[in-house]
Amino acid sequence: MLPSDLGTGQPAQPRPAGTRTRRGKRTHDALVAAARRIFERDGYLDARIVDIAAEAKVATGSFYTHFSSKEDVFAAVLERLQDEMLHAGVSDGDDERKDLWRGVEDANRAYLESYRRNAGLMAAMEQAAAVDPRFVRVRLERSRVFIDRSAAAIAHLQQSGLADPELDPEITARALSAMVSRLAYATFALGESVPFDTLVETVTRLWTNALCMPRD
Amino acid sequence: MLPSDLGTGQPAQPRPAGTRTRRGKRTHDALVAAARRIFERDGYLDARIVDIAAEAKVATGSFYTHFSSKEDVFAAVLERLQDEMLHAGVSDGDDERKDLWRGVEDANRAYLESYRRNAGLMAAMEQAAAVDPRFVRVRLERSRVFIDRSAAAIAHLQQSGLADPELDPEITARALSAMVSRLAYATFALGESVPFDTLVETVTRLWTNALCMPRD
Amino acid sequence: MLPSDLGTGQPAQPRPAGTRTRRGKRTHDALVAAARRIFERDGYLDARIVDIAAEAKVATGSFYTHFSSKEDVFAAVLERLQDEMLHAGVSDGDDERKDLWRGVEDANRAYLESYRRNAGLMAAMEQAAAVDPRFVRVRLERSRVFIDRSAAAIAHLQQSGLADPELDPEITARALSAMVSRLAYATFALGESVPFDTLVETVTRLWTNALCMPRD
Amino acid sequence: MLPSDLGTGQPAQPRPAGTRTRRGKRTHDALVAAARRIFERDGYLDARIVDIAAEAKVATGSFYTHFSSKEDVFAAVLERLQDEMLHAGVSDGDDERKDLWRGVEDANRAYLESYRRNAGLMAAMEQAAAVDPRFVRVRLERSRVFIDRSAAAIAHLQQSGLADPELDPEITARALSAMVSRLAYATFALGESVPFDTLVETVTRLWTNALCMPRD
DNA sequence: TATGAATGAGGCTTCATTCAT
DNA sequence: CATGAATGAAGCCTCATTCAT
Repeated sequence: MLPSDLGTGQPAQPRPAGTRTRRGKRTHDALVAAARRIFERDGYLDARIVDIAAEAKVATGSFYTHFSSKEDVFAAVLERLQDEMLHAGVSDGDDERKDLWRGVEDANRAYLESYRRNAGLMAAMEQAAAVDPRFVRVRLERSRVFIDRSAAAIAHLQQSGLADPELDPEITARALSAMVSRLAYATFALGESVPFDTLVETVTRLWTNALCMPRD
Repeated sequence: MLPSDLGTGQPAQPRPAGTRTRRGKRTHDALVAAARRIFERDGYLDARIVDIAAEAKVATGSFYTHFSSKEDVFAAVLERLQDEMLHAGVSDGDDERKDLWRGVEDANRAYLESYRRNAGLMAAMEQAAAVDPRFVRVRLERSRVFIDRSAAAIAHLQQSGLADPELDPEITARALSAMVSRLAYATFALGESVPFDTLVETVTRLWTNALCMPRD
Repeated sequence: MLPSDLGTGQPAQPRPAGTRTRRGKRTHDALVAAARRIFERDGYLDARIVDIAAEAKVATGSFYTHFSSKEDVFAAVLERLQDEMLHAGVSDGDDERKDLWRGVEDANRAYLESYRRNAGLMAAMEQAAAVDPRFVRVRLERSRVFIDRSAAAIAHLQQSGLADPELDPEITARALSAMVSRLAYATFALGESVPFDTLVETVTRLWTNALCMPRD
Repeated sequence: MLPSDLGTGQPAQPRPAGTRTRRGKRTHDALVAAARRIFERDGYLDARIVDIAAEAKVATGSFYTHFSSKEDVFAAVLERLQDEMLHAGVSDGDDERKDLWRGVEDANRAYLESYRRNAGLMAAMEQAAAVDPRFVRVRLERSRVFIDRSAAAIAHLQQSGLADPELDPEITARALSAMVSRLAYATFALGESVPFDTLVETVTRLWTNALCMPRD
C-alpha cells in the first residue's frame, strides 16, 4: 500500500513525487519519524503539521514536498509500523506442529505485546478511524490478515472435529479478534489496569473455550 | 447525572436558568432533540452548534442559555437515550429462572437490537470517546452496569460449577462485553454486513462456549 | 442578480444569510463600501479580505458573516454600482424625438462620464474578468443591455433607410460597443491622455459614420 | 527587445549564462516552448514555474538559469510569437496600389486569422496585462505599430479627400484598432460565436464606413 | 430569556525563489 | 550548467463563544 493510497476514489492530484535524492530521503524519513512522535504525543486529531515539521527540523513548507496532508503522513507512519512488525518477527505462520492451545496463546501474547509496545500509535489510529473513514479501511485491512488466518484455522479445526461445528468461522474469527483487540485497546491505550499475564491467559482460555477446543 | 457532570472534577454548574420556565423547558427539549438529529447526521466532530440551534429553530445564542458546550449537549443526548432504553424495557434483571442459555441469548439480542436502532448515535459516541476523554468515561460507565452484572453472574455460575472456574470473572466479563459491542459497532455503525440472526446466534454460542456453560 | 449569483453551477453551499437586524445591515453596508474602496485602491487581485474587514472596522471573521468570498463581495459592489448608475439617471430610453446624431452623442457622453467617474472600479472589474470567468459573464450582462438596445436601434434605422443595410445589426452593435468601452478603459483606467470632448466627438462621429447615418 | 527588457527602467540584466553553450541554448528553447504550452493551457496567472520546468523536462532550478521570473519567460514567449508572425508574413506594408477597400479587408483578415491561431496566448496576454502593468506596455507597443500606420494612412486619405476630414487620425486609429482587437478577443478567446467571414466583412465595412472611404 | 451578529485565534496550503550537491 | 529539495511569507477560512439589543 502506498502512503496515500487510501482508496478515496479521488484523482489524488498533486501527490508529492517520490524522493529522488539522498537528501530527500533523509528528510522524508525524518518527517515520518517526527510524525510518529507527534501522533503518539498528541493523538491524530491534535497533531499539527507545523509541529511535525518543527519536530523534523524542517520548514513547514517542506512537509508538502513529501506528503500532501496529515492523512498522508499518517498512512506512511502506519505503513512503516507494519513493516517493523513484520521484520520484528510478529511471525505469520509458525504454529506448525506446536500443540494447538499453545499456538493460540503465543499468537495472543505476540499480538498483545506488540499492541503494548505501540500503544500510543494504536490510540492515534483508533482516533483516526473514528474520524476519517479512510482509516476505517486501513484498520480493516490490518486486521483482515489475522481474521482470515483465524477463520481458516477455525474451519480446519472444525473439519478435524476439534472445534464446535455450529460456529460460522468467519464471524467467529471476527468476534474473537474484536475481543482481543478491544481488550488491548482498553488496557494499553486507555490504561485500564490488568496484569499482562492474566490478560494473555484469560484471552487464550476464552478463545479456546469459545471454540470448544480440547485442552491438549 | 446532570448533562454537564462529565466528571471534570469541577462541581457541577448551577443548572442554567432556561429550564425553569415553561418556555425554557420547551427550548431545552427542542435543542436536545435537534442535537440528536445533528449528531446522527454529522457525527460528533462535524456537528456544529449553529446547526443544532438552527435545527431546533432557535437562535445560536440561545443554545448557551441551556448548554455550556457541545460536550454538554451531547451528554444530555446520551442521557436521554439511556432513559429511553430503560423505558423501552431493555430490561435490567429479568433473567430470573429462565434457562441460562436462553437468558444469554435474550440479553445479547436485546443489546444488538438496541444498538441497531441507535446506530447513528452510537457511531457519534465512539467518535466522541475517541476525541474527548470525558466520553471514554461515559462509555465506560454505560458498560460498567453490564460488565458488573455479567461478572457477578459468571462468578455465581462458577460457584455453582456451571462455568469454567479458571476464568477471572471480571476480565472475562469485560472481554465478552467488548466482543459483543465491537461486533455491533462493526455491523451497524460501519455497515459490515452480517445477518442479524446469525449475529445473535454466533455471539450467544461464543459466550456460552467461552464460559463452558452446559447446553442444558 | 443576487451578489453570489454568479452562475457557477456550484451548489452555492453555505451562502451567508441575508441580514436581519439593523446592526447587521449596517455592517453589511460598511463592508460593501469598504470593499469598494479597497478594490479601487488595490485592484481585484491584490485586494485582501483582511484589508476589507479592517477598512470596514470589523473583525476578519465578520466578513464571512456577510459574504462567502472575495468574488461574492465584488459582485455585491458591482451590483451596487449598477444601482447607483440607474438612479443617477444614466437614463435608458430618452432618445425619443431628439435628432439622431444628438442621441448618439448623448449616449456616448453619458457612458464615458460614468466610466470616468468609476474608473478605479472598472479597472478592477477588467482585472476580475481577466482572472475569473464568472466576471466575464457579469461584464457580458452589463454590456448586453447596451448592445441589445443598440442592435435594435440599428435595425430600426436600417428599415427606415437611415443606416447601411449591409451591416449585421448584432455584430455591429457589439463592435461599436467594444470600441467605446475599450477606448474608455484605455483612457480612464490606463491613463492614456485624450481630451474628454475630443473623445466624445470622435467616438460619436465614428459611430454615425460607421452606420452611414445622415448628419442631422 | 530582450526578454527581461520590460521597461522597468532598470538597465537590462546581463543575459544569463545559459544561452552561451549549445546545451544552454537547447534548454532555453525548450523552456520557452514549454512556457508557451503552459501559458496557453493554464493562463498567465495559473501558470506555475514548476510546471513550465517539468513540461520542458528540466529541473525547477534550471529555470532560473535562463529566466529571472515568470514575467521574464512570458516576455520571451511573446517576443518569439512576434517573430513567428513576422516570418509568417503577417506582412507589414504591401497595401501598395491595391484598391483601398481591399487593403483594409486584407489587413483585418490577416489580423483576425493570426488572433485565432494564437487565441490561447492572446488570452494569457490579456490576463497578464490585467495583472501586471509591464504587460500593458508590451500590449501597447504591440498595437502601436498598427495604430501608427493606421493613423498615417488615415491622415493620408484625409489629405487626398478620401476620408472624413473631421476625424482625429490618432484617436480614430486607436478606436478602430480597439474595435477589431476587442472583437477578436471576444470571439476567439472568450468563445462568443460569430462566423469568421461575417466578422471580417462587418469589421471591414465598419472601418471603411467610419472613415467615409468611397467604396470604389 | 431570546436573538443573531461580532469576535479572533488558529491551522492549512501554495509557490516563487534560493541553495547545497 | 543542471538538479531537485528546502524555505517561509502570506492569505484564506472556520466556528466556538461572547455580547449588544
